[in-house]
Amino acid sequence: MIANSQGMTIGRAAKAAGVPATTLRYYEREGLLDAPVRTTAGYRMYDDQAVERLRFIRAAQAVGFTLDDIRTLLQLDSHESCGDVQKLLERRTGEVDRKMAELKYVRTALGKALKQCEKSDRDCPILMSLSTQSRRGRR
Amino acid sequence: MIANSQGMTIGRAAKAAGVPATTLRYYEREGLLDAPVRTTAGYRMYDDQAVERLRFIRAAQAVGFTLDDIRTLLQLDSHESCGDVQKLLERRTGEVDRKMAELKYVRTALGKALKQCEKSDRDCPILMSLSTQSRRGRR
DNA sequence: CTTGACCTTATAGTTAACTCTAAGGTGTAA
DNA sequence: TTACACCTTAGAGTTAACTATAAGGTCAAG
Repeated sequence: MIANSQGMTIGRAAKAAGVPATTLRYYEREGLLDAPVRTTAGYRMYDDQAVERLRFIRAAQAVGFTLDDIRTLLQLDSHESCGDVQKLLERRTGEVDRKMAELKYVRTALGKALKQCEKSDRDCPILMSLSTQSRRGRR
Repeated sequence: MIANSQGMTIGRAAKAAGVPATTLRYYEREGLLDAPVRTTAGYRMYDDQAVERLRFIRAAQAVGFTLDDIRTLLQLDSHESCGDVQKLLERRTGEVDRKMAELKYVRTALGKALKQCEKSDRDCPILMSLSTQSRRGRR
């Protein structure tokens, strides 16, 4: 091999980012992760930057971005089409704000239900409070 | 028909909740929505409560609950297994809190990137700021 | 009394994001 | 030098949550 002065194998990188190794290969195929350097034996070797990117992908994903969105973001070149990036981000920022509101609502509903449940000790009111409260949101 | 003193057809209920009508049938099949009363012609007739429930399903879903989770919640009987409901909700509340933190992080990252982008006018720094920032979160 | 927008069913197809399988090569520790 | 945990590929399979298709019945308007 090339000596581990140049990064980690797929398994270690995967562990560092908290995802399965198979997902790294999948992301590479899908154009979300650059093809990394290889050892002479053909092993992929990742650096810390790749792990950062992986973490960003997962965070963005956890928040409702599709891999397709993320690919678009990451593929855009910095010095061209800044306007496109801006437009995408503006749209997405709005979505994130809406999602945040949803989240607050559900969080509150769950918290309330839980508190009532703790005192009542029987005749759990959770189902009732869940099916009674509503909202305007959608996706 | 039975006169609309007893609710709305699937199309109206769907519009009221902001989902396709096909989704109501799907949710019924999947046990998320009770089978509604039918007109003599066989049309499903929904009341406001059904629309409320639909909205709750969508809000919960937008926030990361699977239909399977939601079904479990909604199927549990109020006066039995309050403990089970509590456990599920406690787990989920934790998840919602974590998700909220992710959301704040991504929101901030996007907001910052956007602001820089607005002033710089060329050499858009969004890609850089996105791929540089990282976090501990996962799902 | 027909048009057109609704409703019904059963069943098949789609999409995103993995996840697994088979068949094999690599590297290090005992 | 032989286990054993790792790595490789191509390609097939899975899961959730819809979404579409076909073939037909219903109802208010004109």
